[in-house]
Formats: sequence, structure tokens, C-alpha cells
Amino acid sequence: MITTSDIVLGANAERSRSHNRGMVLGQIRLAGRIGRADIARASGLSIQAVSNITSDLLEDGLIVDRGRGTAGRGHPPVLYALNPDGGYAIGVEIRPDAIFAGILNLCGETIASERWSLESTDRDTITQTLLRLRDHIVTKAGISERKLLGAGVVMPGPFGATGLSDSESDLPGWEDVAPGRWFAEHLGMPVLVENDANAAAMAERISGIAQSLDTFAFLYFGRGLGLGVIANGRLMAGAFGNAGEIGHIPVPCAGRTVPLESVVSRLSVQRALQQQGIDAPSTADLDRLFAAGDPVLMTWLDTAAEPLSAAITILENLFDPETVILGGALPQSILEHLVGRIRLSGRSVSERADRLHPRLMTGASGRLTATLGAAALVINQAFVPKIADLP
Amino acid sequence: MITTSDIVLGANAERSRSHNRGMVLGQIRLAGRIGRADIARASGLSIQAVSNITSDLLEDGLIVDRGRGTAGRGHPPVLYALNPDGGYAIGVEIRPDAIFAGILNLCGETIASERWSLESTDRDTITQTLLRLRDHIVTKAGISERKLLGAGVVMPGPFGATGLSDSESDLPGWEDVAPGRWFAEHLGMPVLVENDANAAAMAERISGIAQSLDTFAFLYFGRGLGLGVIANGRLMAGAFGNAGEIGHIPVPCAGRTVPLESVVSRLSVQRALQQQGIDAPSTADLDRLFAAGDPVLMTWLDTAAEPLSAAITILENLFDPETVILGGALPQSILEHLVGRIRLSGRSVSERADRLHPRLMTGASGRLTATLGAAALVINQAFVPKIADLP
DNA sequence: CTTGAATGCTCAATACAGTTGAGTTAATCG
DNA sequence: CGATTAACTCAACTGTATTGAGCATTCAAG
Repeated sequence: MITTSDIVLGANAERSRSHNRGMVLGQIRLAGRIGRADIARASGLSIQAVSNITSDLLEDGLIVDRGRGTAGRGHPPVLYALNPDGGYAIGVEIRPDAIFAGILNLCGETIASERWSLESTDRDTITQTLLRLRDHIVTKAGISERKLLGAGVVMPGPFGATGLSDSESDLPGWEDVAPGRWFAEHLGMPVLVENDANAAAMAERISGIAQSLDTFAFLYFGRGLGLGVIANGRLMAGAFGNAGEIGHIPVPCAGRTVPLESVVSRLSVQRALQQQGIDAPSTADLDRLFAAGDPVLMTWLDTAAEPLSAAITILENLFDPETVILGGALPQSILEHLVGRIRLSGRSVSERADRLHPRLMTGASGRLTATLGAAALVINQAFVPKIADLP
Repeated sequence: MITTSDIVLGANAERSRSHNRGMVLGQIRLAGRIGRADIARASGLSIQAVSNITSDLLEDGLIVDRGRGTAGRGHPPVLYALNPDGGYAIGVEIRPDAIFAGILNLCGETIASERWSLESTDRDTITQTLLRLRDHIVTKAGISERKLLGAGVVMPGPFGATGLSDSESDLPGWEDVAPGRWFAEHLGMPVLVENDANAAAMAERISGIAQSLDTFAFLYFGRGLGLGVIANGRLMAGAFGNAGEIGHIPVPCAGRTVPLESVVSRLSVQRALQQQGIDAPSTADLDRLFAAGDPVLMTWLDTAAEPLSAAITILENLFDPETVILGGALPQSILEHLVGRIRLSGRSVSERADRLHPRLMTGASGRLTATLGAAALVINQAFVPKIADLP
């Protein structure tokens, strides 16, 4: 991800305002409907300040008046909520063979989605295809281009040449360019670039099961296995933007030590099926096989449970998340089976009586998870305070 | 750690100032000696704003004028540096059998340290002992109490009752109290509470080998094995303050899968030695055995290398840190031997050509690492922007 | 039903902190 | 030696948030 977003450090009047605007929007998102006095209490700002900011937001169409509150005595508050039509974000996922795109509104609802095939992955082809795809999907969604907040782009990681680079999954022709800047220039809007797992994790936070969670880990079944960690509401990116490569950690499996994604991933189950002559290229295929109780698939699930459980113990003890979420390009049925099947270790910091959420949950599934997550990255930007801080 | 520090969200004039002060101090610390124009460029503030802030800091005695710069043409800048005497922090480490304390100055230099035995771990005994110890060490260091910025306290984790709770290492009598608030009230100063590994990691950043690193992982050899992760200059705490319990993750060792700290920790080496009738309670004992090439110790080192290497691969792929640092209550000689002995996996996001630092390094070692780290937590506060942000 | 307390909110004045623009000083370069 | 570059200061300005007075609306107690 090459940490694009300009890291601004000092606070001044302008940046304070933008910071507070993001905060107020975040509070409104979190609460659903909320009055100004409550926002002020939650944010440590004066009522007057919140009042000024909300009237700005109202004028900009980002929030709407949603009636009066009732509880208790005293003057009932005016309640505000996000305006779904207040802004939109495009999400784009670039794969070696296709481009996926989707549009999310400010409330995180999907407005449109598309899949276009790619003949080549060179920069020109991708850029031209993307421009046409953008126009197409914006028209299809019937929204005004002015209301686009930006675009999120998901590309195969890891970024830069690392020990995990792998010509099969990487995009040739993109090694020597910063994709964030490239797309920002060509699309003419702010662009965030992330890997699939991080984007999918953000989707859970914006419109999924993790809307009220600040610290969680998301295990993403893509081609391999990815991890997105959100800590205190922020994506954990790592020094070079490559954090979360969980697929490559060594885990025990049937007495041996193997890389996690060699036994727990979409590719691994498809390989296991193929060895028995079963072809299951799509998520729907897998769903069908699962519903039919296919023995090869069931055996794979049994085998995968142990290393997956080990991986979750590792995640819990290293990150101490509120929960671990399983999602991505496997059918919901299989994800749910895995969640039910896995015996979580008792030797974990996550084994505590005062938990508010289960240790393991299923999140969004299906092929579009990462694409919509890319858009969620942009939507999230609106809700996050802007004064970045580095020591 | 019970995330004490009041999480303020909104920005106003007062908080902006304090934020910018922290930022400017952080820049000065990072650079060593720096002029106002450079600070302005690094922070995105105007020269005038930086000028106002530095003159405040100068007046408060936090920084000092350190002559003029020379390079290039134009008016040479006035260079500022941290004033070591500008402030002090007390670090305290509470163990079941003793209290350690140390004092650090603003530059992270150790001014004094002490070890006092404990007869009991009940709240009263510890609190009373701590108050006397504080007075004693402040007198010994010969500093003014007014210049104390606060205290950092290291206590055995994990915090709260979890699946890892273990009556042998926990402190009885502290389950139902928030230690941060308790100590803040009784010591009459701001208090930060952390576990040993996190504190030690912060020590590396304030006065150790990681002074210019923003994202790194610190493997801490205490009783067991702990992990402190600093990401973007902040400690990664986890949802319940228990992140970094790396000692309990499953790793392969000699064909079996075991909890990491059962084979890689001070306790594990001491147990191995004891089984052969060798008693080595202190760090110095271990150093002596290592220098003598003791065969039991050497065998243990050989055995530990494989699981430790696996753990480092996990850390690298999950956190993508700039480096991994080994430190804590083992002699420097053994840490260095381990760093040299470990064969790092090539299948890691950290295996990249453009690295600025080695993948594995040794940090501070010895019994006081965590104690001084506790003080470093407080010193660090001075250097960090204050506008906290939660979405 | 009246009165008072509690609560949400507005308006106008104020304060704080950073920015801007016009100098001043001090070094290097040609 | 003059032109140029760069750091810095001074004073006026601007943007945001805060403060305090006051109004509106609701509930509850008498």
C-alpha cells in the first residue's frame, strides 16, 4: 500500500476542522441516529462546535435530520443520521484475468457492481479498461460524479520484491510504479491502494459484522490466505505495507510443519478436489459440493481445522482482538462449518469470561468481498479524524 | 494496560498546541540537533508556529540552544536539542518477590536504579513500599520532584482473567483494581501501566537501538517470552491490553508442536540446566556458562533456534516490521549467539533487497530492561502528538 | 395546573493558535 | 562587493473553538 495518504503532522485551524468533521461523522455512523449534545459529550468538543460542524455537514448533504429524540425530560434533541446519498466510493479489484468494480454509498450499501475481463495486465490496458469501467458503473448506478469521494484499489500483494513474490499471482508491469499515485492521476480522484485482506476487513467495519468493533482480525480466503488487522479502528499496514501475510506462516498439520495457505485456502481445497477428478472453479461449485456432503471436501475441511485453529491461537495471542472473523471467496456455508468445527485453544488471552463477542465469527463471503472492501477504505476515510500522528 | 490515558478526540486550540508541542519535541529527539525551519518542514507547520512553540519549550527548560548550524548559504539556523535535565520519569517493575525502580531523564539516560525486596504482594505492602522507594530514588538521583513527568509501572500480565492466567506469575490481590488509577492516586502523578515486553520495546525506541524505527517487534526474554510491537511509533496493545503473548503460540520443535516459551525462554533454559544438576539463577550465571561453552546450554541453544526462527517468520509475515529485536533477561552474549545462529526463512515479506536494517538485532539486555522501559513509556509521552483519534 | 429543574440549543462576544506578508540578519556564490 | 539564499522576527490577520447569557421544550413534583 505504500502508505500514500499525506501524513500531516501539525494541527492548525483548517486541519482541526477537518479532523473534527471526521470525528463527528464517525460518531454519527457509530450511533446511527444521534443528537448534537451526545456528539459533544463523546468527542470532548463543546456543543457549539458540534453545532457548527453538523450544520456544515447538513449543508454539504453528508447527513440528514431524522426527527427528534424523546427520552427523559428537557428539550428533545434533533437527531442526525448519515445521508446514504451524501457520497459514494468506487471499489476496484484488479486480478490477473479480470477487473471487478463496485460502488458503495456513505452508509456502506452496495449500489452497483461489475466484472470485466482483462486480456492483458500491462499498465495501459488496465488503465484504459479501468477508465471505461468507471464511466460505465457510475452511469449504471445513476449517481453524480461530483459525489464520488474517491476510489479504493485492491491489487495482489505483497508490495515490492519480497521473499514471497511469486510470478503466478503478481501483476507484471507494475513493479516500478507506485499504483496509488498512478491511479490517482489517471482517475482524477483520491485513491487508496490496499491488499485484498485489508480491504475486506474494512468492509466488515463499514457495512459488515464488525461495525462496532475497533480491534479485530479478519482472515480472508482469497487465492491464498490473507489477514487484515484493524487495531483501534485503523488498518495495521506494517513498515512496508505488507503486514498480514498469514498464508506463509509455518503451522503444524498432520504431524508436519507446512505454510498455512498450503492447507487452508481456496487453492488448497480446489487442488484436493482436482486430485480426485473434481473441478470446482467457482464459489457456487464449492457450495454445491458442501451441500452434497462431498467426501473429498469434508476430508479437506477436517484436515484444515487443525492448522486453522493453530493460526487463530496465534492471532489471538499476538493481537488480542475483540474477535476473529472468517470471510472471503469461500461459500458462507463452508465458512460457517469451519467456525463450528474449530476447537479453539483454551491457552489464549482471548479465553476470558467478560467477552462481548464470540471468539470466532463469519463475515462477508463471496467474490466481491475485497472489491467492496476497496470502496469501504474510501468511505472509512470520511469517518476518521484527519490529524495523523507520527512521533 | 487498561488504556488509561484519557482518549480525547476533538481538536481545539489548547489541544492543538499540546499536540504540536509533542510533535516538535519528537522531531527534536529524532534529529538530535535541529533548526526551526527544518522542524517546520517536517511537521507541516509554519516557521512562525514552530518558533513560538520552541520558545515555549525553551522557557519550560525542555530544550536547549545548541549553537548554530553551518551547511550551505543563507542565515545559519539556531539548533535546538533536548535538555536532558528537562524532565524525568520513574520506572517501576513489580514482581512477586521484589520491586525494581529506575529514573530516566528526557534523553533516555539512566540516572538511578534500585531493587527492593517484597515480603508480600498485597496492595498495601506494595503501595507503601513503592512510596518509600520513590522518595529514596528521587533523593538518590538528586533531582527535583517538580520535574517528574510521571511513572511507568510494569506488572505481570496478562491483564484480567484469561486462558493464560497462571497463579505462579500473577500478582494476587490486584485482580479487582485498575492498577493505573490506583498508582496514579497514590503516587500523585500520571501513571502508565504496561507489561514487561511492551515497556522494554519502548526503551529501545527511547534510548536503545530502535531510536529511529517506527515499526518493529521486540522479543522479550523475561520469565517466559513476551512480545512488544511498536507500529507507527505506537505500542500495539490489543483490545484488552494483552497483545503480544507470543510465549503461548504453538511452534514446531523437534517434530512436535509446543508452546513457544516452553522451549524458548529463560525458564526453559534454567530448567534444562537444572535437570543436569546445574543451577543458574542469575543472568551472570548464564553468561558464565555460555563463556565456558557449557554443553547443556549449547544443546539448549541449538534446540531453541528452530522454534525461535519459526516465531520470527510468523512475526515478520504478520507485522512486516522494519526489524525484530531480541532482548531482555538473558546475557548479551547469548542473545548475540542466537541472532547469529538463527537461519531466517527466505519465505518472508521481510526478505527484501531494499532493507535499511538487518532482519534480526539484539537490544538491551539484563534485568533492568523492563524497569527502564517503564520509565521510557512516560518519556515517550512527551514526544508524541496528543490528539488521540478513535473513529 | 403551576412551577421548577433538566436538557438541547442559539447568539454574540472572546480567546487561542497558526498563518501570512513584509521586513531584518547573516551566510555563500560569482 | 553585490546578488542570492536562507533563517528568522514582527505585526496584522484569520479560522476554530469556547464561553456565557438566554430561549425553548419537556418532565415531575407540589
